[in-house]
Parts: sequence; structure tokens; C-alpha cells
Amino acid sequence: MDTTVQSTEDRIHEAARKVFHQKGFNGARMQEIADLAGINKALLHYYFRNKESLFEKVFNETFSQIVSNMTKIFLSEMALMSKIEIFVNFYINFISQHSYVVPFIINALYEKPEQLREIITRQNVSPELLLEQIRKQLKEEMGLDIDPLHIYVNILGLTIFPVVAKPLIQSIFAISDERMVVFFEQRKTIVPTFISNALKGYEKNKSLAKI
Amino acid sequence: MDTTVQSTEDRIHEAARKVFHQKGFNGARMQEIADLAGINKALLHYYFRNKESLFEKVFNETFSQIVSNMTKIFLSEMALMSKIEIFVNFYINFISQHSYVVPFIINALYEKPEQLREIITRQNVSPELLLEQIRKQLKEEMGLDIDPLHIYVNILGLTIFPVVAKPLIQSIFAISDERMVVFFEQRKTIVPTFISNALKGYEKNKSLAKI
DNA sequence: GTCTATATCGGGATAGAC
DNA sequence: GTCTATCCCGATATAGAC
Repeated sequence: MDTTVQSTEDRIHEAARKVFHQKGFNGARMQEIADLAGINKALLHYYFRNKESLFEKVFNETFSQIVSNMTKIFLSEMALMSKIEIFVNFYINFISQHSYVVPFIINALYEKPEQLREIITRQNVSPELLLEQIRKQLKEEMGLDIDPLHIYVNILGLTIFPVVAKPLIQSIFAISDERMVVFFEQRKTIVPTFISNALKGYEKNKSLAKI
Repeated sequence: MDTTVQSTEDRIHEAARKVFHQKGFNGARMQEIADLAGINKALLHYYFRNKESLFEKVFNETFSQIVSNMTKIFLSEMALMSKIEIFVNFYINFISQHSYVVPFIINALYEKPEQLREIITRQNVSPELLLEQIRKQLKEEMGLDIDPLHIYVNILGLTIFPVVAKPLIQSIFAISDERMVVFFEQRKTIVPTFISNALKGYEKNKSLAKI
């Protein structure tokens, strides 16, 4: 018995993930998913009633993966700047390898906001812990009373935006694929340095730090 | 003669912009565009051969608007930090009012990279000037030899990402619409300060500034 | 569980009258 | 230029045999 052979359901699931990630709900074709899974369309509907339910499954899984990746490093026990370094490194690698994931989530949230909103709330994410942890570390390690949400969003923006907007940046600045690889490698050190500099700036100018 | 009444072509054009921006190419329906323009589908095809050509028109216009907004402030004659302040202020307002525009462009570039790539190159954007200008100002006003592309991308990421990812952030952190408005108002001052701090950090640590 | 065949419908595009 | 009617394909979904 060959355990490397996945069950049909798993193959469908994997194929659906790939196609939905790349094409989005509207762009995805059930035929393409079936082909990729090595089955026919009828069998898709045998396992999943319809396209919607298959999509929801993929969205749920992907969303929780994203959130988990975005939060778990910051919930660990390390110095804040170490967390930032690790996060930036990890995330640039992760999104480079799965460049479709974040646009997929963002796009999905624009395509069907109301349906997905409730799906998300059902996932009981607990971001309060995360923000509280960051607030505590900003205070204790750097003496800063800054809104942790802004700092966290800054970290995300500096890390995620360039990867997501890669096609846009590449088009505007006419950058080759090879130079883009170098560019993202550089960012693994540039971004943490940039953030570190910014936070140190607040330290010696604490009258402005209170936001 | 009422000059406030647009020509049919203009009404189609405006309707197409709205629908494509919100739904993307695959999500958009010719019927919806026709309804919004107050005409029927046949007339759409009379003015524009097919969906593709109508989309291209919208994409072209939107893309050049985005690029123009992204670059013109930095090509003017002001201190770099003033430019950054103005840019962040302007862009947070602009994207908040047109929240679909950036996702539209990014999504479009993922949906049909090869077709759009050539359309973009035809627009002869000149980003070299922009980067050269930023490099010059970093050097002359702050004594920094930093890659201007990274700094520029940082500015974009800090400004644009939170607006684009607004639905995501709002879902994860369970933030009300009202608090989001406040959040973006705060960012108009927080982001320039953050950037200013970061750049000042390079100044007094120039051994690390060379990237 | 898996297949082939088919129903059904939505949506882009065209024909042709006015 | 603008309309109604219609074509036609592609895509989701289902029926039913094996």
C-alpha cells in the first residue's frame, strides 16, 4: 500500500488551492481543478456540493495560515527586535514562494466582503494578545508608549507590500527578475534596520512618541 | 443645451471604470456596465469591440493616474521630508476615496501579466528621474548613500499597504469603521515621523548606511 | 467512488430593424 | 446611434450507468 498516494479528496483539495490562489474565485474553472486533480468535474461535485463550498474551504485554510504566520512569531519569547528580524526574514521567504496568497486573501475580501466577514469571525482569532505583547515589549525594552497597532502595521507594510506589489514595482521601474531576487534579499536586512532606526528615534525624542 | 449631460461614450467609460475597479476583469459583467451607463449591451459593443478593449482602456487610464500620483510629488522642488509628508497625506486620502484602485492594478497584473506588461512599457514612464532625484536629496540633504529604491518602496509600503489591506486588518483586529477612520488620520503624522526617525538613524550610523 | 452524457444557464457578442 | 432579439459558447451542475 503506497502511502504517498493521496486520497481523492486530498488531491481535489490541493488542486483547488492552487487554482483558486492563482485565479481567484471568478477566474478559477472547475474543469481546471478537476484536470489538476486527475479526475473529472462530476467527481468534484460528489465531494463538494458546489464551487462556493470548495472555495470557502480553501479560503478558510489559507486565511488561518496567514494569520497564524503573522502572529505566532510575535507571541514567542524573544526580544522585540529579534522577533522583527525573524519575522521579516521568514515572511519575505514565505510570500516569495507563495506570492499569490496575500493577493488572494485581499482580493477575496474585496470580491465577497460580507460572506467572508462572518467566516473570519468564526475563526476566533485573538489579536489582542498579540498587540498587548508588542505594547509590553515596546514599553519594557525601549521605554516607548506607542500604539502597537501602528508599529505592527508598519512592519507588515514594509515586509508584505513589496512582495505583493512586485509586478507593479517591476513594471514601473523596469527591473529584471534577477535584480528582483537581489532586491528582496537586501530587504531582509534593510527592513529590520529601518524599523530599528525608527524606534530608536522615538526613544530619544519621547515627547513625540506619545501617539 | 445641458452641458452636464455626458456623451454616451463618456457614460460607458465611467460605468466601466466603476465596475472593473470593483469587480476586476473576470468579475465584471457587461450587463452591469450597460445598466450603470443607462444603455444596453449592444451599444457597449458598438463603442468598444469587446470586453478586453474596454478593460484595456480603463486599465491604461487608471495605471497612468496611479503612476503619475506616485511620482509627481517627488519630482517637484521641495525638501525631501516635506515631499514625504505631502505624499503620505495625499495618498492616504486618495486611496481611501478610491480604495479599489490599487488592488485593481495589482490584481490585474496577476490576472494577465503578459498582456499588461507591454501596455505598460508603451506608456514610457520614466522612473529613473524619480529615483535619481531621491538619491540626490538623500545625499545632499541628509548625507546618506542609500539605495533610493528601497527608501521609496518603504514609503509606498507604509502608506499604501494599510489602505489596501484595510479589510484584512479590520477583520483580524475586529476594528470598527469609525476607529479605522481615526487610524488613517493618525497615520498621516505617524508615517512621516517614522520615516524621518529611520533616516536620521542612518545619519548617525553611516557605516551601516551603505547598502 | 468514478465515469460519460447532458441539462441548464449566464454572459459575451452579433444581426438587423428603426 | 440606439434598440430588440438572438446566437453561441463556456461553465456549473446533475442524471444515471458502471
